[in-house]
Amino acid sequence: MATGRTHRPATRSRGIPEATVARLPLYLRALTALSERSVPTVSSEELATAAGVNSAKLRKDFSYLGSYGTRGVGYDVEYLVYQISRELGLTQDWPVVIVGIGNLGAALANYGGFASRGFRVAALIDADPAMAGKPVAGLPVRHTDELESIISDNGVSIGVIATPAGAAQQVCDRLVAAGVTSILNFAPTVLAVPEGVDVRKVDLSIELQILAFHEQRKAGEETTPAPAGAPRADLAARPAAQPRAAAAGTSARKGPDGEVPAVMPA
Amino acid sequence: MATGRTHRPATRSRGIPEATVARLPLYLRALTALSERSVPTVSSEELATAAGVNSAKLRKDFSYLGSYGTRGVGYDVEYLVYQISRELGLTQDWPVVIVGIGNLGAALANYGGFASRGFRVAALIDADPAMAGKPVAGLPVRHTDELESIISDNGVSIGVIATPAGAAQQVCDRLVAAGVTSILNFAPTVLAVPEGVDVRKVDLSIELQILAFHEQRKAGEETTPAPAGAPRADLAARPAAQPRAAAAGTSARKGPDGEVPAVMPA
DNA sequence: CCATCTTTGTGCACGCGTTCACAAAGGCAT
DNA sequence: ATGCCTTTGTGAACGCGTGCACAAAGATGG
Repeated sequence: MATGRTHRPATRSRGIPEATVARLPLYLRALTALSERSVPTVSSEELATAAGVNSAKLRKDFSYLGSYGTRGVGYDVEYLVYQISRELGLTQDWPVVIVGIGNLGAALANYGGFASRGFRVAALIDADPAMAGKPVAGLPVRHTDELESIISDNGVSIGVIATPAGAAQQVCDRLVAAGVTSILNFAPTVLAVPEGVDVRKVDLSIELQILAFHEQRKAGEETTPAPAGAPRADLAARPAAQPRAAAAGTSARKGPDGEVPAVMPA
Repeated sequence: MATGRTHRPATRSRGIPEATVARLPLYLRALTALSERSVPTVSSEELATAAGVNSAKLRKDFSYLGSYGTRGVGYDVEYLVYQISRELGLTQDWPVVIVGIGNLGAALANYGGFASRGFRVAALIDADPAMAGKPVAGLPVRHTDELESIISDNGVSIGVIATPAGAAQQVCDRLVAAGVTSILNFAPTVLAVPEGVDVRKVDLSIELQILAFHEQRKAGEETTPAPAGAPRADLAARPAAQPRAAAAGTSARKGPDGEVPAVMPA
């Protein structure tokens, strides 16, 4: 998972569970693909496979939206595309601004997945004066000074932050002050925002770290004949005082806990 | 959430809950920042604030790793950095390959957050022969033909897919066949992988769609219940199926451009 | 050594999300 | 119509994750 909501305890918007909302775009993508192949109807089983989820979950998700299927037949693809799009708010146009036009910001600006889903890049903003006016993805980069006017002039309510971590909070504050109420944050920082502002974050390195955890575990399993179930065996082996924390550098020695085998994939 | 695991029902690795694992990188980031400021110890309350979570949750998360704190004092920053790094498998070096060197792939290659966390970009791979040899982020782009040899030569077990959606599954298959067992997928597709291979996905447009949902809801709450709608022509048309979808269109919404005319499915 | 104060570690309860399993609903053939 | 077959929609059970609240543990000062 590259993201998660910050604050706000899952308000259960209109009775639609947060987990379901997060899957709707997935269904929409699968349905769009079917639509392009002119498939008229689809069963929950087929669609679930295409979306990579379980069919019971899919049916329950759809049941929160209404009874849009036909028993014995399935779901009408076009109709469902429309209903989900409407529910997600994609039947209207959302102008967004991208702040921080470095490598990532430029990639986002060029990303085709936005425009095709009702998101329109209203402006690209960067703090570097040297960037100002330079065309990226067909749009001239604007300077940060213009941030407030761009937002109010275009009625932007969604902002994307792709700046370095150090600048993110400041940019966030200005976006919020100018009227933005939803923020997609790519900077590796926790953003503080007032009540009523939604923040979602995408941290590329966090995803890799989670993969590394599982990868390490996989490697450890095949090289260690140790029994699988050894819950909390390491509790007693912990040193009482804080030892000198060995530098977590490249030395892949095992930790102070003698029990845990050092996992070294050959 | 920008991501989620594909298949595999949360194996509860070594008794550490998946949700906890997903937060460890967050703690690590906050701790690293403290470490750089030479802060010796930190309380669960302080660290929780810095990481953007609740302190009880943080303490419970740490309790899965062991008793690494000192009551009445808090946690030793350096020690905790080491313990979490070790748990995540970051005390060793993970060579990764990035496949698909378009805008996003190049951005990823330049992203500093990888190298600083034990991830080393072993190679950049692209299918376009014109890209071959061109330096990106200091590395020459290699052609897809070399994929298998690069992976086995470098012992790569983690692959990043940043190709167009159409090529993703094929690339994935080749990565897996060559020995990769963890994949970070940026392509907007569901990848099918054999048992034992982990896939995490990051979909930029999905995040925006989730934000749009909440944004629409926020807008609908503050304005009068006018069934506002959608200036998107491509979705306005609705197939004449299911005539009894009674539950449709009770939501009110207001676009960022102000009130918008109602477009109800006829 | 003892009292006090701080902060951890966790037992417990609650709520959300997932999954199972099946009755109800509709299509279709006869 | 009637009966069979397919697939939806959902009630109910279960498990995971979260947050509360507090006892235990250790530091600190007298």
